[in-house]
Amino acid sequence: MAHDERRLEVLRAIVQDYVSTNDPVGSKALAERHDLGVSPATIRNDMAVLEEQGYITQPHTSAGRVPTDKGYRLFVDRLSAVKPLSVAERRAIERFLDGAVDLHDVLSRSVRLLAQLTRQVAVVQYPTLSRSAVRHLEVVQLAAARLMLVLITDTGRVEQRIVDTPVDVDAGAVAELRTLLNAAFVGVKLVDAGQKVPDLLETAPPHLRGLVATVSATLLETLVEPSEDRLVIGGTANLARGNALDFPGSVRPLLEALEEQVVVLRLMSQVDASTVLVRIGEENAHEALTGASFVSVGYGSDDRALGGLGVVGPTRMDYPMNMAAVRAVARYVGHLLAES
Amino acid sequence: MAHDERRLEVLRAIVQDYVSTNDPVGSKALAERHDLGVSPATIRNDMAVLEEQGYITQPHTSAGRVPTDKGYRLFVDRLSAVKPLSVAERRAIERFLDGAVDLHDVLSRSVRLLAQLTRQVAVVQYPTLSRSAVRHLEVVQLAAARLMLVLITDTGRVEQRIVDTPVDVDAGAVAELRTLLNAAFVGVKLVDAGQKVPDLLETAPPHLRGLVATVSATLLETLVEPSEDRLVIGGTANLARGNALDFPGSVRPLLEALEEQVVVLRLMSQVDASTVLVRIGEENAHEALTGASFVSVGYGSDDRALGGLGVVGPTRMDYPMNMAAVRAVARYVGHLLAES
DNA sequence: CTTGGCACTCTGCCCGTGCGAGTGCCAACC
DNA sequence: GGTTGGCACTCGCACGGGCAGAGTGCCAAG
Repeated sequence: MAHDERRLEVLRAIVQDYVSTNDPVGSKALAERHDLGVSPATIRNDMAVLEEQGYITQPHTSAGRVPTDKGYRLFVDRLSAVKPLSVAERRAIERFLDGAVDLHDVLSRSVRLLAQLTRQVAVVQYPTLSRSAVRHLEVVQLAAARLMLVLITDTGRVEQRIVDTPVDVDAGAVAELRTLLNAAFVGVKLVDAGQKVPDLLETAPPHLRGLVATVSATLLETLVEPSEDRLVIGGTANLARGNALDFPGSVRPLLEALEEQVVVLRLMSQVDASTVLVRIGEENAHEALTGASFVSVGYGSDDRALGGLGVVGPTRMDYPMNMAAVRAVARYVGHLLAES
Repeated sequence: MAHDERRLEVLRAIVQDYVSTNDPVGSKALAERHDLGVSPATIRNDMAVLEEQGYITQPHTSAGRVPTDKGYRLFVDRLSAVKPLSVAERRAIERFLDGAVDLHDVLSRSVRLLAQLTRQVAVVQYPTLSRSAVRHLEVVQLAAARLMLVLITDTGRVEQRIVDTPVDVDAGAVAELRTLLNAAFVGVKLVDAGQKVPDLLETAPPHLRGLVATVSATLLETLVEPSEDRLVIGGTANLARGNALDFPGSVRPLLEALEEQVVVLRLMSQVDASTVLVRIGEENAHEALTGASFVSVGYGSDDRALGGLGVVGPTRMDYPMNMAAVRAVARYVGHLLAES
């Protein structure tokens, strides 16, 4: 059993060396840089076993070994300790995020911060609408038969929609409508908003029923369906760094996938606020993300993740560092959003 | 004088060939592909003159010629006709942008569209706040002494700020405040909002003066200063295409500059809605944009540009096409924003 | 002023070679 | 049985010479 343990130690050493040097690592170099207490020859034997088990591979016959996705997976799951951030880093987070003036500001600062901290591409999701609650609904009349509906959520998101009404509306009706809508929806989570509509229709004075129905329909249709989630992306410049080796073909498909947003949003949908989710290379089950790893976590209070944030980089990344950074930023963002 | 004309024709041919093939173009190829009516030898003579005048250059002895920034400039100013978009392209624009549901949707669709149309990086600026007018101001009470101020502009921008008040406020006061603010500011351009404040303070009932002063201060401070202009960027994947030749070093500094936004915003500040602005290579006077050209135009009605949009790409780009695309999209965005 | 001819200059590419890194295997050792 | 040093072997890669092609500048003739 002692062998097994040392073999894992060898794997850890390989991952660490490869991440920091970007060169396939050989048995001799390993023996020199880590005191594993055994000779290169022994390490070679261990490496042969690790390779057979699929944790490492060699790019070509006489080169050092490189971790496989499976190897990174084992490393992340069992071999890496969460590396706490330095005081300076924590302070940088605070300095960077304090003074944010609204939601968009918080998120765009976060994404910049995360990109800078990790030197990877950073991704931050807007608070999911469906999990947010209504703070206020505003109705603004644009024309006789055209209203603008403004939804303000407790997470600070503001969404607006134009509603064309079947008949002209007068100012009094607008005011009434506003009161009705707020009475019905304030404090209600958007995901539950649909259930309130029948009630609302019933209590509405008859002359407003039609209007309320039209407006509610727009509200539900466009705001409750989860499609409209948004992303802020930053640090793409980091892809143009050591890339040649990191991403086999080019960074193009990756950039395209990021801009597409859908792919990332799907990954994001799986996060919760308590554990950092790491998806490595092929695990992402998306062609463009092969060769890339995605480290993410939810932000918000523990009981409900408002949204997710994370970083995307080459599988050859410093997982403990990225996990720590992602978690720290998520915590801070969660606090900021909770108190505003 | 006939010589001069033909020389310009040669320059145009060089630009066109170089843009489409990405290879330095030689005299023989030129003679074959364009019927200039003269032999390669004559073209060589013209080329020698063009080179002496600084319009073209050769990467190394015995390679073809490549246009310089100055050469592109001449091409753009005098040698290129605006290439009208095809019907299919116009239709694509409509199809792509119709159905946009709010401002952000319009802009993010535009940026995607522009990136796709031009195969360059696209940049769209949010309507400048200072040039927008107030459509509605909303006051939402978050806590006894904390208000949220929501500004909705006639361009569809929605901005929010938290205001901490010196004393507790009751619901009645909030309603009064809302009425007062709207009466004072609706229809007023933000840039002129400052002038309305004295009036407002005077007409406000005494018990609200303090509140109004605090709120107005925040409004002016955070919303009127032009710093808070925002950009939407898309199509960065296009930088990772033929890049190796297009951008000498790497695309990294360019990506960084784009993310920084400041550089682009400064360039954007110079656009108006009537003419397409083209800045070529060194003209951008910014290190990261050396080797890049920036094609931009303002959108909005002719008399006031609400913001700008454009594309960034290698100096070796199809200027007529990009100029046409940028202008067409700007027109359409202008219409969309005007009617909502 | 234009044109064909010609010598010249470079770059890019192919290819063979040598070097170094790293491995796998084996026999000896603890 | 696991560990170790020795050793032959395999590749990839960097280096350098040689060759072909593209393009030029110049010149003399039309």
